Amino acid sequence: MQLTRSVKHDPKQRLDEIIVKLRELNFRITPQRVAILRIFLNSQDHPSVEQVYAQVKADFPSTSLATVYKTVNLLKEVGEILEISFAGGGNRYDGIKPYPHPHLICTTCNKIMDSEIGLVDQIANELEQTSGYRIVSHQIEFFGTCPACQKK
Amino acid sequence: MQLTRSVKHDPKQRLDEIIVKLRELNFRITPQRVAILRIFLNSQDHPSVEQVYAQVKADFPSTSLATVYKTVNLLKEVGEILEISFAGGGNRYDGIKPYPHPHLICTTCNKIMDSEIGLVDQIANELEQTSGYRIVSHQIEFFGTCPACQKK
DNA sequence: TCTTTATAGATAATAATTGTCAACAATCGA
DNA sequence: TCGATTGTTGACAATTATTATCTATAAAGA
Ligand SMILES: [Mn+2]
Ligand SMILES: [Mn+2]
Ligand SMILES: [Zn+2]
Ligand SMILES: [Zn+2]
Repeated sequence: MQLTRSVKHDPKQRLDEIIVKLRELNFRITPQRVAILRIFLNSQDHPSVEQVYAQVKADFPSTSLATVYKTVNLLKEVGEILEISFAGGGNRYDGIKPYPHPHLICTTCNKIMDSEIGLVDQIANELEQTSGYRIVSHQIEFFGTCPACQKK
Repeated sequence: MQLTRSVKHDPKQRLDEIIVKLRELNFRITPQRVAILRIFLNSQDHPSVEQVYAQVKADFPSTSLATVYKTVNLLKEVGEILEISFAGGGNRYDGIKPYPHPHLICTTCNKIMDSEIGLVDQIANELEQTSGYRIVSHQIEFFGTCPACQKK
């Protein structure tokens, strides 16, 4: 069960690839979709829908929040962004590493960091053996205080 | 960073202990609270607020949903139930093991199983070293199909 | 360019949860 | 045990995040 895969992140190349993919799936390439996709591909900080909405409106003032939600769902369904959901506030998204991976979340400033843990696939394998579940995904989050917030 | 602790689960004893604790914190011991607490202490299946509501109404028909939510929040705050939240539907709760621990979630029947992974504390320690975060909690969920649902 | 039809934007609807407040009842002290 | 105090309940309004609906529009292919 290989849940993760390594992807060298090149926003421009991925934008092109995803556009081709969407076209193949008979989705239309609208300026709104491209703008939202660009924002995801260039955000290191796991933005929320509201944050994407604010950004896209800067370039494209007529965009509606519903369109952002619809595009987010579309990109989720085609596997090009990862949804991170947890208690307290809305979901966050990762457009750079769209496959399941662990996160470190600062409960003070809400910053979300990627964290590499090599053991995840082994753990998933073990769990499959011992539990009989067929594991297809995971969500692993560690909560705490980031270095910056500790200095206060 | 010892996030987990082992607790031998004895519903009756824990009920008494929690009641003493709540009284010490100047919370009143109402029949509704005791009823809700009993349900949590005797549920192996990580019930939702709605499920607890349905159960408590069987014995106590006048109970309101708001009271269930308030009691859930109270028990969360005093650390006697664990909240499990993920995309798709409401939160689920564990009143038997109220400390962070990994779960296996069936995306077909929504069953949630506890899963023991010894490595969690080591991973948390490693992450603290490499990231500088001070980790205080975690949420680890594996999604897949349970054995029963695979047979269909 | 023309036609088809998926999509955008406006807005209503929904789901989950939280806030408000008056009547009530758990607790404690006399 | 009684009575005063004040935290809690239950009804319901409000909020937050998200999804559904619908019509004008515009992307894509002929
Ligand atoms: Mn990430
Ligand atoms: Mn559990
Ligand atoms: Zn922080
Ligand atoms: Zn199942």
